[in-house]
Amino acid sequence: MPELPEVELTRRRLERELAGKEIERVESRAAKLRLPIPVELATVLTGRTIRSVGRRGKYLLFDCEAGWLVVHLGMTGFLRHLHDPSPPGKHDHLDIWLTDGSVLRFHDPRKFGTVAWTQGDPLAHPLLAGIGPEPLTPAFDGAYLFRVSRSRTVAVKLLIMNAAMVAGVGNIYANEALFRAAIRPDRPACSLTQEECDRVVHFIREVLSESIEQGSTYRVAEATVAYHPLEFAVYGRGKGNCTRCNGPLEETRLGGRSTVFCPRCQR
DNA sequence: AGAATTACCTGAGCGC
DNA sequence: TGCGCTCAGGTAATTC
Repeated sequence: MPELPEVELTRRRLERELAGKEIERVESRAAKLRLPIPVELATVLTGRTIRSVGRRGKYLLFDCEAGWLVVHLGMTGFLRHLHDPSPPGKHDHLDIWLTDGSVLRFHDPRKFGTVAWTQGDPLAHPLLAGIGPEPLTPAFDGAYLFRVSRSRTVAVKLLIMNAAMVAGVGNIYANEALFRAAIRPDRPACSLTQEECDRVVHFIREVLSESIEQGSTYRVAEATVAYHPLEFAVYGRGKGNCTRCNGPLEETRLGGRSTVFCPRCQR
């Protein structure tokens, strides 16, 4: 399940491998993922050069001269750049062939991913227009979180997972950041003090940047970046004990999502 | 406006 | 072995 660090590592890898390459043809084998795959994709992409690969939240943005290819990996999606591609297998939904014979292949068993096409400013696309500040930029700070949380009774974990509040914080890192910040995930967002908002922001930034740094040096065969190089303190340890106080962790659900925290350390 | 809920999708894991 | 069930979860859409 790609979260922001995995998407950023994918961006860096693809930027390095694809920038300047020309698209020869496009083969789409699915009509839709979570949303329909644009029917005009082959027409608009053929003959175009990929100039750069950007990112907004968990969306990848491919500058293709005539417009932008927008890709979200969803839960199970990944993009591989293959120099000697085998025939497409099950769940290989999209192949973008380059003139050097390599292929950019989108694979997504659960079809939660998204492929879109837009001309003009990609940030104005409906999927991206309402997204909040990037968590690793100065625009996301404690003052901001304090301000936007004042009228919110929703659990703080759900607030920081809301892309309109801050981009790209998914379930895993929301759990981890709140553990490090020593804040209970079910606290009403409006109950947080300024100092607590400072802490939440600080640790969101810390877990994300740590994961990016560790992931950039953690590789497996064929230059594939493995997911989740970080060892998690709470995520996936619902039946275990706190790494800090050794007390039993508590597992609950918020917004239908698995939530793990230490009731002693997190207040 | 904000909160709560649901739909989308398929592989893995489990009990029987 | 295989059936049926539950779970995983990002985001848009829908309802209240």
